[in-house]
Amino acid sequence: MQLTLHTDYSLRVLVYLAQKPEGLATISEIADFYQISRNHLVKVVHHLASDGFIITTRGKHGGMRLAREPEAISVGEVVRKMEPNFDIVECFNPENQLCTVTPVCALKNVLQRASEEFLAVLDAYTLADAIIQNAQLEAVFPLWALKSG
Amino acid sequence: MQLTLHTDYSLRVLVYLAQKPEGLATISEIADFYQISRNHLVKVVHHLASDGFIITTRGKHGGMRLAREPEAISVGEVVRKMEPNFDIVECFNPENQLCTVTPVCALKNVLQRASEEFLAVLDAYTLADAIIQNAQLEAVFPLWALKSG
DNA sequence: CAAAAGATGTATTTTAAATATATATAATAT
DNA sequence: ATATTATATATATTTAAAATACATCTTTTG
Repeated sequence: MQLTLHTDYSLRVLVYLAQKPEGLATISEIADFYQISRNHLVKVVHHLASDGFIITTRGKHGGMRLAREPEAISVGEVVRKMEPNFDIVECFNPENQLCTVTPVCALKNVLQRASEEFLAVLDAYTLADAIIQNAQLEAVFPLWALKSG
Repeated sequence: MQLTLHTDYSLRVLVYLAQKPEGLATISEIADFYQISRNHLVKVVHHLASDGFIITTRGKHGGMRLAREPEAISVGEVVRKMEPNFDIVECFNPENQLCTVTPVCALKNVLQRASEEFLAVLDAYTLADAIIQNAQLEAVFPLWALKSG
């Protein structure tokens, strides 16, 4: 059981933006920082923008910034919007009803409840919660600590 | 987010066995019933047997049966043992530590807790709970209802 | 206008999962 | 004994989704 890299990258972008003092960053900058595919990040950023998590601006001195305060973006909302589906098993997908016992199977309800619990935990945390104290951050983001210190 | 078909099929096999009066079934019989790949089922059955969920016997009048009572097999245990991994995001896999912020990222803990909650829900249900009352089952398994009625 | 940045569509590659094939081994009925 | 029915096991192939790459367009600002 896993989330897609797309969702993973989405969270990384938001975490990066959430604790960067200026709040503005470019795709290339983030791709360099995490050492991940710039091309893939382009799609992720577009998706994040179209779902209202970030605001992008083109042109010189462009880039992206959070559309809301980190305290107002829950991890659950991000995961719900970025994951392609939550079809835990085949019978969850209405277009793919191939299992013979679906009508009387109680497993579906159990799995449904389990995935709701999964998301409920994520709903309880915001981007702000996902960021650790500045002291510890210095080790990873030395330049920013300098700027803000 | 989804489980593999392998896990899905595992649950179906166990549900089938749990509510079949004699308790014995062959791979071909189950593949026919669910209209799924017999070859794939062979692997699933082997996996279920090696993890102690079912007991298989070769030869004439062979087949498989549950190794324990349906009440003693939790859905959570099956999912834990059949899913290849629970690496919700890349940084969960110790062999694949590519994310730069891993050491100070609180997201990992949040996602970890969420997946624990997911499994906790499944732990609370057994195969016996996954089976609905005989009256409703008749519609799906008419022959068995006849046999047992 | 030129440079820097994102927007967007399409194509290719990669990977994990699913499926197929082949052969071996075991059990039992006759 | 041997033929039949069943699972065991390893390997190969196929498929589909996801990830990645590429190319071109649009916007912004110095």
